[in-house]
Amino acid sequence: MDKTLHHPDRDQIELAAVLDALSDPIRLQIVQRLAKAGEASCSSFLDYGTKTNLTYHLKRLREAGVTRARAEGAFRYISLRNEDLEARFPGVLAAILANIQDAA
Amino acid sequence: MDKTLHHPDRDQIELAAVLDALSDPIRLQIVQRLAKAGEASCSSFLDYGTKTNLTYHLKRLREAGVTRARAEGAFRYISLRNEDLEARFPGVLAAILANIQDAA
DNA sequence: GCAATAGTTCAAGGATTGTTGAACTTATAG
DNA sequence: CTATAAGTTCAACAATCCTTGAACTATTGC
Repeated sequence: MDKTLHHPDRDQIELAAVLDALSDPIRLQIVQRLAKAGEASCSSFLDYGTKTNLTYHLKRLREAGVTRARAEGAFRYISLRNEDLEARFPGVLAAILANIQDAA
Repeated sequence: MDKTLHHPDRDQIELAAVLDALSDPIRLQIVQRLAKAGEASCSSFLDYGTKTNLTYHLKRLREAGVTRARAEGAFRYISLRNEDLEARFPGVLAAILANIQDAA
């Protein structure tokens, strides 16, 4: 496994990419849960899809700069890049988070 | 031509669809210009793409509930559904508009 | 060591996206 | 009526997206 997964720098995060990452219902649910839980392992999202599918969606979120992945042993802990996003695109994530409807 | 183009009702507008509509650089530029100009004809966006291509992007914006199209003679005037979006997803459009960088 | 768990990579497939040119409809101008 | 301009529809195409199962790597526990 790559020791350092690819995360874009704060100032390389692009608005269109962030919105694209958040344009999928599954990824919106993931982000909503992260907003509540703060940090969560990949497998805690298994109710949203298969393992492979989650790897895919979590990768899209990460590469868009929406989330960060931290490796700890066999686990990956995912969290929102809240401060980075707020610094780069003030208000955007907060407004979206406030409007994700629960479940689907 | 259809007298009434399809526009979703305010409460049928979905967050994921709005974000998807705004996840394309061309459509972001269109929306930015609409925010400044208030109302504009299709052809006023010709510097962003071909006629056919604009029909495509404007349709995506309209069907997502982001814009409204009003026919007047041979023209179509496009505008943002500002109040509808603010009522449905408070703060979202405003935050995004405030963060679209000019040009590309 | 061996087995189990966490997660990724690969390859495949169908669905959607973005783009274009040609042909079309509708409306205005002369 | 004829010509022109505003937009749309259609058909095609390459590219990307989402989903899956099988095979893989890496870590933990016994």
